[in-house]
Amino acid sequence: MLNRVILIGRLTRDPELRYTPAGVAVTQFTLAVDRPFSSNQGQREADFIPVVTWRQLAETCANYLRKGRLAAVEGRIQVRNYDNNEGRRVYVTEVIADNVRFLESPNSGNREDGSGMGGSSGGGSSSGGGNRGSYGGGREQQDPFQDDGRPIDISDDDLPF
Amino acid sequence: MLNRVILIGRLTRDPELRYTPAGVAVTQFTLAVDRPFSSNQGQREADFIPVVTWRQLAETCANYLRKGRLAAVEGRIQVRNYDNNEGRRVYVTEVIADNVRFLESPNSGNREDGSGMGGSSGGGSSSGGGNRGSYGGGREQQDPFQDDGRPIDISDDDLPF
Amino acid sequence: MLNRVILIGRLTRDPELRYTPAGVAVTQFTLAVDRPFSSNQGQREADFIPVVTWRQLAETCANYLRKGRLAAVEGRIQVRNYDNNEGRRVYVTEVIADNVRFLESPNSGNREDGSGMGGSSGGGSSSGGGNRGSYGGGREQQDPFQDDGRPIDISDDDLPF
Amino acid sequence: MLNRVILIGRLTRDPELRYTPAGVAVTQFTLAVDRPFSSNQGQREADFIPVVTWRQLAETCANYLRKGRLAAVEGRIQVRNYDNNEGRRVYVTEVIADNVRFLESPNSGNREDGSGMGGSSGGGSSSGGGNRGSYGGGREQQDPFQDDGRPIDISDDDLPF
DNA sequence: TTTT
DNA sequence: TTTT
Repeated sequence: MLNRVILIGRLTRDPELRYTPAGVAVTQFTLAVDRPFSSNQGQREADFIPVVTWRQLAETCANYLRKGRLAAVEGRIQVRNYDNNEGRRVYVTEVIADNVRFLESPNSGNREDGSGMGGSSGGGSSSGGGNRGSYGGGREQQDPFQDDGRPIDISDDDLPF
Repeated sequence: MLNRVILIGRLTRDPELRYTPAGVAVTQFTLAVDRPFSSNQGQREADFIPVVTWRQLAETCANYLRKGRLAAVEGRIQVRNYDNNEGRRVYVTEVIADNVRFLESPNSGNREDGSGMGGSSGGGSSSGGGNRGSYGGGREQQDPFQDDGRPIDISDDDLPF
Repeated sequence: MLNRVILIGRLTRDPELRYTPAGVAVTQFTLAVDRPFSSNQGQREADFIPVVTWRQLAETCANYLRKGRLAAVEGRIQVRNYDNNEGRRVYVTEVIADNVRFLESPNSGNREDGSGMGGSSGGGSSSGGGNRGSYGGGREQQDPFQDDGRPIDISDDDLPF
Repeated sequence: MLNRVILIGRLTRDPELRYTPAGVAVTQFTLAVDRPFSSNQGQREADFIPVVTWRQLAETCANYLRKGRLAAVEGRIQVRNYDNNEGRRVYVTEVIADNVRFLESPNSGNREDGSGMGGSSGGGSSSGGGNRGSYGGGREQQDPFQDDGRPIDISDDDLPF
C-alpha cells in the first residue's frame, strides 16, 4: 500500500500548536490550494486542506509558519472519525505531514526559508508583525476548519510514524 | 499551487457508476489503504479514502474494478461541502483521480491489467460473480462512505479538469 | 505503470528555449535540489536534475524562469540514449515536466508568480534561431541540449504527451 | 527543497545484492516503466529506471523481488558522477528508494505481497535508523553497479538517510 | 559546467 | 544490456 500527498499552498491562519497529555507537540493548520482550473462561473477556487504535524516538525511549523505564507507539504492522507454530540459519526480527513518546506519568509526578502525537517527550531520566533491579509492575497475566503464546536480529541494514541 | 496524491489500495466495494443530468459519467469508490505502522494496540489499520473519477476514466473504472481489487490512483485532493438536513455544513474530502492503474485482474492470472487511461473500455461491465472477500483479505472492516443518507449532489458543475 | 516526480529547487542557469523544425517550443533547464541530509564531510549537497518542458509550458518557463529562481516541477522521469562520438551508448535521464510553478518572482514582491500551465506568456517569447536535435522519441537519439560537438537533431517525432 | 518520485514498473532482471566494506546491504535493480503514450511509430515504449535500496530494505528487495515482478517504488532522484577510464565525467541518475511495495507474488496467488519497509509497530517513534550519509555523495565517485571493467567501490560513506 |  |  502506498499513500503519498504533496501540496503547495498558503496557510489560512496561524498554525495552532498543542500538546498531548504526554507532552507530544501537535500542530494543525489549513492549506488553501488553488484549483488548477476555474469554476464554470469563471472563478478560481481553492481547496482548504487540513494538515497535521507532530513532534519536532510541529514545533518548527508553529515557529516559522504564519497565515498567508506559502508552504510545501509532504505526507499521507488520514481519515479518522468520531461521534459528534448528535450521536452521528463524523469523518475527518487530514494530511499527516512528515515534511514541510517554508517557501517564503517575510524577513529574508524573497528567499526560501529552509526546511521544516532538520531546522533547529530556535526560539519563539513568531517575528511579530506578520498576519495581514486574506490567505491568498486578495480574495476573502473563509477557513472552514476551525472552532466549530467539534470536540478536539488529540490523544497520544494518535501518534503517527 | 500544487496538489498531488498517489495511492495504492484495495476497493472496499464495487465502484458506483452514475451520470450527471448532462450525461457525464462519474464513478465513485473507496480505497482501503493500510497504514504504514500498527496502532498501539498492535493492530494494522487502514484509511478509507473516497475516490472520484469522471468521463472515460469513470467508465473504465466501472468496467474493470471490483471490490477487493488492488489499484493505484493518481489525482488531487478536493474538499467540497454541502448543508445537511440538520442545516449543518458538512465537508467531504475526496481524491479526484486522473489516472488509475489496475494492479490485479482476476482472469489474467497474475498480471497487471493495463491502464485506466488509454484503455479501450471494451464491452459490458463485467458484472459477473464479483464480490467475494472482504476488501483487505480477512479483516471485516466497514466501508464508512456509503448510503448514510447524505444527499447526493452530482451536478455538471462538478466537472474537474 | 506509473511514473511521477515532484521537485522543488533552484535553476542553475537561465532556461534555454529552442524550437523543433516544425516550430514546437522546447525548454531545458537544470534544477538544483538540496539533499535532505548532509554528507559525512558535513557539507550540504544538491542533486542537479535536468528538466524539459514542451509547447506552451516551454514558452512560459522561458519567459518567467531565471537562474537562481525557486520552482516546483511535476512530471515523469524519462531515460533516453544515444551513441556518442566514441561509439559508446550514453544514457540521459531527464524529468519531462507537465506542470511548473514559479515560487518566486523578483518584481512581484514576495508572492507566488502563478502557474506554468494557464499562464499567458505575455511578452518576450524569445523565438530565436535554435533548432536541432531529436529528443526523446525513437531509439538511438541525440541529446539536443549539449553543444559540445555531438551531432544534434530535435525532430517533431519527439513530442511527449 | 523537495525531491519525490513514485514509480510502478517491472524489474528487468533479478535484483543485485551487495555489501559495502562495513557490511551494509545495497540492492540495485532496474524498473521498466511503460510510457503513457505510444511513439509515433505506434510502439509502446518504456523507461528503464535504475533503483537503489539500502540496509534492511535492500535485503527485503533481494529476497522478494525477481525479474518481471511488478513493484511500486517511492524515493528520490539522485545524480552522481564519476570520471570514466577515458577521463570523461559520467553522470548517473538513480532513484534512491525508501519504500518498495511488492505488487505481485508468484506463490500467494494474486495478492499483494506486503511491504518492503517492515514497519515497526508500537505507538511512537519508529522511523528507524540513523541518518545522513550521502550515497554517491562525494565527488569523483564510481558507479558500483556495473561490472563492465570500471573500478568498483561502494564505501560506507555512501549511506543515504 | 551548477542554485540559495 | 532491458520488463509485461
